[in-house]
Amino acid sequence: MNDSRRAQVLRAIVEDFVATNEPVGSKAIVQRHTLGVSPATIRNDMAQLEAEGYIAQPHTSAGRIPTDLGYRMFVDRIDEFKPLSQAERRAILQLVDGESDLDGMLDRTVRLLAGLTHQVALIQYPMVSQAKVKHIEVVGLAAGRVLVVLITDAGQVEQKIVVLAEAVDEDGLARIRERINAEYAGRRLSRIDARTSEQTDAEAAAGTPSNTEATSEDSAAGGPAEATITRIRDAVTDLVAATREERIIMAGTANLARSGHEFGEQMAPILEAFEEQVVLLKLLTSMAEDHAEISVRIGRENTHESFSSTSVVAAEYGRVAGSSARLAVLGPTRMDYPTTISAVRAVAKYVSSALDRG
Amino acid sequence: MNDSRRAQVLRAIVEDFVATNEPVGSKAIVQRHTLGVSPATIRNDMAQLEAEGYIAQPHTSAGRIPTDLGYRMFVDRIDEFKPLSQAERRAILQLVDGESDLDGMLDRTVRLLAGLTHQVALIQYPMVSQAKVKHIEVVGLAAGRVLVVLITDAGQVEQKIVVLAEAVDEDGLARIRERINAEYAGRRLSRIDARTSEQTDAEAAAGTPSNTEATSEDSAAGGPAEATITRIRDAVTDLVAATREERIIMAGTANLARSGHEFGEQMAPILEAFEEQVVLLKLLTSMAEDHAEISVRIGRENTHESFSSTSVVAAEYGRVAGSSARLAVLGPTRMDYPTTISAVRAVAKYVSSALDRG
DNA sequence: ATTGGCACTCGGAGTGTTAGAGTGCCAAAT
DNA sequence: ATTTGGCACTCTAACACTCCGAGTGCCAAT
Repeated sequence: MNDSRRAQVLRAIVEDFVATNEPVGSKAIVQRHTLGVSPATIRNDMAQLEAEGYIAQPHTSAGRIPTDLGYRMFVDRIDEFKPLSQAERRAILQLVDGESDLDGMLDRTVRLLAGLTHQVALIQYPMVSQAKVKHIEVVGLAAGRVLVVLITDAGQVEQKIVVLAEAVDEDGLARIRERINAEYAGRRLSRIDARTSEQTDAEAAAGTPSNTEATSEDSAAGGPAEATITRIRDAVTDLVAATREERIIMAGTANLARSGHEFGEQMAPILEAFEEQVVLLKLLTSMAEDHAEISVRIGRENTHESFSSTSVVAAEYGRVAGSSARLAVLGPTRMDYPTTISAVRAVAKYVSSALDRG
Repeated sequence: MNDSRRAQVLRAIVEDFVATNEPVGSKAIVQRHTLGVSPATIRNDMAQLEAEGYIAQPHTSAGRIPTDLGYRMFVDRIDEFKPLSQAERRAILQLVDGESDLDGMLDRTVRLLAGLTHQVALIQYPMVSQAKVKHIEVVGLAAGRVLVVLITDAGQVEQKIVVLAEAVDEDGLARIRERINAEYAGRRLSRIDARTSEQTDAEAAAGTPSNTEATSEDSAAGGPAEATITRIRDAVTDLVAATREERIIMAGTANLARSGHEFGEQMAPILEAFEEQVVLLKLLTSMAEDHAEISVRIGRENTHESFSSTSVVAAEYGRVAGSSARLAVLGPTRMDYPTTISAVRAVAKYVSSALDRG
């Protein structure tokens, strides 16, 4: 039996089904694809493809549609990715040119990707674990409430309100600021973890002489009490953690509804999953483990039940390896993989270079 | 003719239709609602209600369904709001107890509201137009790139990356920081607008003698060039604008899909509108003009075409009047108004008091 | 003003029929 | 050994038709 022709048949089925959304029969294949054989031959091939689990028929007298496995085979054998159109390239370049505020940039990227693919696009905040603490600002708000702002040399900013036991005046704040910055500025984020503050707690509890002796007087004189410093250290720790906490922006949910008849009833769980960032993060993280330039999850390959009839195409972006920031496109299993993949790849590439520059 | 009975009939139709999602006929009404009259009488009333535009029939031989106008009448005449269940009250109180980080609080609130109503919930960031500039931090990143961070006394933080024409060292940054803070600190956000920087631009273009003479030397000596200051002033202006820019958080989109058969094909435009914050902001803003505790927009009362078969229930929340922050629930026209309204009202009330405390 | 009665309308559900798309298999052809 | 034409078979989707019942509107009677 002709092995390569069977592959061609599978490809034809996938392509036609993606294009028409209708089961494709033997006759249709010979017509639309210049394959030099008769329908009967195709039928034989199809019978075998079906036996192997690559295709299935909805009813006895209908054409075949690809199974998840069929799509998988198709994707793995894609040889040439559909190149982007001129207009699409221009759109991407324009994106890169825009003013490079990180948030804004990611926002535009994800919208662009959704637009290019007509699917739902996700983008994960780039992780900058190499970043160092640039500056910590401590600002008094109402009495007893201060705002702690962490600024990294990668331009991330995280803030948090801390409620103190004592009121601290401007001088006190200045002293705190100085002390905290002396302690943290220049340190790698990755080297600041929960232990820091616990240690401090321990020290305080043990009554480390050097500082605690002055505590109450400091407080009375407007200087910071040790408890206050501890609170703020805790806050910094939290902020560092928040820096690591990964966030996802998405766009194009409406596209899901447009091609949403594929899903029928199943749309609600998908939207639910979208609201749980955790689910999406897990998804992206698990895909990161593929260590491929582009990784694709098809239908039930997604462990999460809600995504059992969707596919996800993800790529890594950002500077070096190890930074696990990813962007992805999610759509119905019946999606145009070549186009989607090349769009994801292109956007990832351009965004990476834009980030490198910035 | 009995006027009050007609109102009862309308109410019955709305209630039954909301409950069953099927057109309701005269017979069904007399059965389900203990009204002391015969179906024929109801029919007469219904004929008149239809003539007045409150109800309509999908087909000749079907029952009646309420029109937008019918719902409107119903809503306007709601006398007693369905009180919340004990469990619901508890959920709300628990919400208020949680750690009071503003972002987290809003997030929890909007989720809660979506859960209570089984609809889509929106919440607008509270506007603090009275806020003053507390501090402006200028941090150097890579050469020629600085991060400008605006901190208000209400605890808002906005940041922006600015690309400068010159490299500025730490001393220069300190000087800039001092100068910018001297200029802006303590000022009301509302008193800082685009004119500030335009003026400066104009001055610079006209070559105001006092400063421009020193420009190049400053730069050479590590001091800030006037152009640099101007750039940073612009950034501050932008940040202030960003402060005013209102944001919306939403939750419960999945609920839309659940009861989504009401919409059929129309779901995509709704989701699209959701992605455009502007649309939602306009919606809330226009509803703010009702100056009612609770305002309701039914079907085509929403000017935006995409929302022509949805209703929105909105309430103001936050401290005093004038602060136009709102929260809202959006769902199909055929929604349980009494329940929704009382949920919105209750959540608004509790959130307000929580904000007052914090 | 209300009511029972009655004729009328019409949508939806059920049934039967048909056309056609598609299949599987077999025997002949290459 | 593979390919092919032919043929019988199986379903589904579409259409036509019928029929029931829910619901209405109107009218005459109360």
